[in-house]
Amino acid sequence: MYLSRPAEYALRAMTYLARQEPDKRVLTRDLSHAINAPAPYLSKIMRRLVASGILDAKTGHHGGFILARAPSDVRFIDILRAVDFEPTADHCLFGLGNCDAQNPCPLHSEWSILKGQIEQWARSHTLGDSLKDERDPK
Amino acid sequence: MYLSRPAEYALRAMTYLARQEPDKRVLTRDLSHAINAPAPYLSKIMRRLVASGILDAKTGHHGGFILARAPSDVRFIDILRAVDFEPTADHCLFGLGNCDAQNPCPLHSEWSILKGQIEQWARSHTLGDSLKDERDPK
DNA sequence: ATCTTTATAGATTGTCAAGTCTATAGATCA
DNA sequence: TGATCTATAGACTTGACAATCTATAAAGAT
Repeated sequence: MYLSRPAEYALRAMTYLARQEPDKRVLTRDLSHAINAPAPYLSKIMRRLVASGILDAKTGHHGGFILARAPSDVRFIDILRAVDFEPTADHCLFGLGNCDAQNPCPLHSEWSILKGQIEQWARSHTLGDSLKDERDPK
Repeated sequence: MYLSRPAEYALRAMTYLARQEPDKRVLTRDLSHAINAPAPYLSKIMRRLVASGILDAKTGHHGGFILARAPSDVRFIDILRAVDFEPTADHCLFGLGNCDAQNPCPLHSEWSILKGQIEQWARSHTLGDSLKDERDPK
């Protein structure tokens, strides 16, 4: 049970950006060092965040990345969805194609309980919440 | 956010075994068909479940696998731990080696909330609960 | 005893996500 | 306008994990 690499890097990057001074843009290179992720790979992930509208990118001098919205307005689920993870997707734990509430597999209801909790967590927490943890990542 | 293949196959296999008649042993071959997992690979996963004590294996004629305990006495966490997943492990989402409650990374407290919920789910649900979902997997 | 059945063991191969590389486009500065 | 800086795009490579293969060991059946 874990996050994919892209999901993890995306959460780290966005959290780091949330802690910058207002209007401060951050370069891929610096982000890469700060959150310990390979720069070219991170760059691909950043593109997806930009495409989803929660991140703003600018090329050229004084370019870089900056959050497109206030931290308290960026939910974790927005970040996860921008990458690859869809908590609402109903992947059947039993590997059945046609597993749903009407036609549940033997693990359906137990798994749904957990999925619901995960989704609720991702919906109700924002980057703003992460500002409370004081440590400065280096 | 997902389970590893071994974890998923282990949950499926154990759930399937929980639905058998008492004293009925199931062969790797049959299990493999029933839960849609490649037999030789599944076999390796079964070994780990046997090693952890929640599953019993017998070779030779009328051999096969059977649960070592009553379904209601096998928690999901027992299955997940037997394979590879340790919900209590404190993997830092920020990739910091020394991240803990005393020295939290910027995602520490948010992530801890979710991890706690996942662990609680895995501790409080058993194979017995899965018997309530009626569908017979085939 | 020997044969058949079945799990165990671990070396080998395949596959896909993770990570790298090369080129292009956009923006600012001088 | 040209030079430089920085993101974008996507082809290519790598490595870890998933899956297979080739034995061996254990247990019951005849």
